[in-house]
Amino acid sequence: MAKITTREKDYSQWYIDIVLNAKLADYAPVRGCMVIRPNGYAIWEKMHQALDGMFKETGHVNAYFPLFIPESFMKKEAEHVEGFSPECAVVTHGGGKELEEKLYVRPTSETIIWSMYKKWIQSYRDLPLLYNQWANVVRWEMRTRLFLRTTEFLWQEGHTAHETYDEAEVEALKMIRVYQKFAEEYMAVPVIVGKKSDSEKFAGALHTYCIEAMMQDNKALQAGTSHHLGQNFAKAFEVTYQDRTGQQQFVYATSWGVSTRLIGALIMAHSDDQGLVVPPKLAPTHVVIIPIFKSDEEKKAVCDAAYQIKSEISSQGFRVNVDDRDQFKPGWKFNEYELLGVPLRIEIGPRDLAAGVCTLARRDSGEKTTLPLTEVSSRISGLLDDIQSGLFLRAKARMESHIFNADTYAELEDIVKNEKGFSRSHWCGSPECEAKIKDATKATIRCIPLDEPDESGECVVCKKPSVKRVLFSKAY
RNA sequence: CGGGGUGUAGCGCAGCCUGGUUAGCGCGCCUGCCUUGGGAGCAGGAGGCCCCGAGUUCGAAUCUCGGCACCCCGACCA
Repeated sequence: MAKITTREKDYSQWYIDIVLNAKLADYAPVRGCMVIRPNGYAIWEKMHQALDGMFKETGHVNAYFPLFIPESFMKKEAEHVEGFSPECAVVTHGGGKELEEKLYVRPTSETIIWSMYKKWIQSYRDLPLLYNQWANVVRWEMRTRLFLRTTEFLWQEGHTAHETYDEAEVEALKMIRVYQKFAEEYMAVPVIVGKKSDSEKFAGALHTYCIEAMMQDNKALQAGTSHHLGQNFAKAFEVTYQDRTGQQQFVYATSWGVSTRLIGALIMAHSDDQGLVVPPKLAPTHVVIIPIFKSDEEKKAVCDAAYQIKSEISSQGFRVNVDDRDQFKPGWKFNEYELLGVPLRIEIGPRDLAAGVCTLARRDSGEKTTLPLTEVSSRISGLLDDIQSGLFLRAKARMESHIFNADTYAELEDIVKNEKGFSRSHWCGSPECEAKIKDATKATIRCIPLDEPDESGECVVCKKPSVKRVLFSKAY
């Protein structure tokens, strides 16, 4: 079993060590691509399941659109094509022949979806259209990192069509709040909800909302986005509807997505130098039970007790695994399951059995306690809740203590250049001032927070008036 | 695309400078014994186009030239 590089020594290597050693993913034969292994995919399945439920609750339905997009579609929306063409994979041959029209492997599906919406939307009675799809997409990035940025990744993309600007706006905001809820309640990752500056928004959107999380190296990670696309795609694909007064109108659109990048966020938010830490709500296994024994008689007695506990806990809906393999010693298993991030571990050996107790260890704190066997099953639910909320509160406290109000350029520079955290600073709104900071410090405006009050001040760069503080940070 | 690094057993590496037995070591794997409360021990065993291609040489993992791949760090991006 390999040792994990400590965060202090090399944060980037620590992350890679966690991903590889916890068997979440592995490098694939193709540059920039990865294989998501069962341990990693199980987390994605949990995310998928929870998010899908939340989408259904908000009235969305799933559909599936093709992987291949005709080149002409990509070129219909000017900003969109400009934003994406450099990172697109293009198919030029099929069936042994050169294609008449090249096919783009989808980097996102707005164009192909809106080409279909044109067929399906005629009247205001057809609206709103609230579709989502779970799919893979390809973006030919120059530099890749497991989960955080790979050439191909899995995501979901919602694509909705509405009668009015206001309706689309409500939808875009609603979905960013769904993402916030998912990040905070399921991933236990606190986020800042905000709006992107023009230079950071999606190619083809009127504006973009996002959730930004802080990683343990104090850099920002965009964990989800929701775009108000206005009538841009409706105009490009001539999607009109007859409104309630009989007039033809262009449809308003939104799109929103989260990807397997969330797994990267999860890892970097909670894990430690022992390995992965997974919040109970997304943990593929909630509890692992390690029987400890020498003789066959001991093995039988201890395993009987272990399986008894397992059945009590599983019947409450928790996922439990008994590891009774005898080729590994208990100490080895302790380390193994800590590496894998299982939230709770129960150790039970002959001494415990004699005393009618077992030992229970928490992954989040490392704390070990002794519990009567009769009480174990009734304690699990509460403990898992405690771990879930504890992880969130710990991450939230950490984030809040690393956001600083910087009122001068020098302060901002110190914070972002030295990666001390986020700098909450006044900005006049001009792209020039934004670019100056980026050029000098590599930090960008992560977002203009939605939930923070207006406050008058002066731009840290040009001293012109500002109405609100925005967040600056280096980002993944 | 720049900078750096690596390619030898499943994984991690040594050997290369100074060419020459049967290419080694640790971990893992298989068999057996012994062990099991924080990564045990002993014995035996399996496993190699030494990244690819040319060259130099009696002889190349090792020297020369050319290629390829991957990783890390920077510029583009979710």
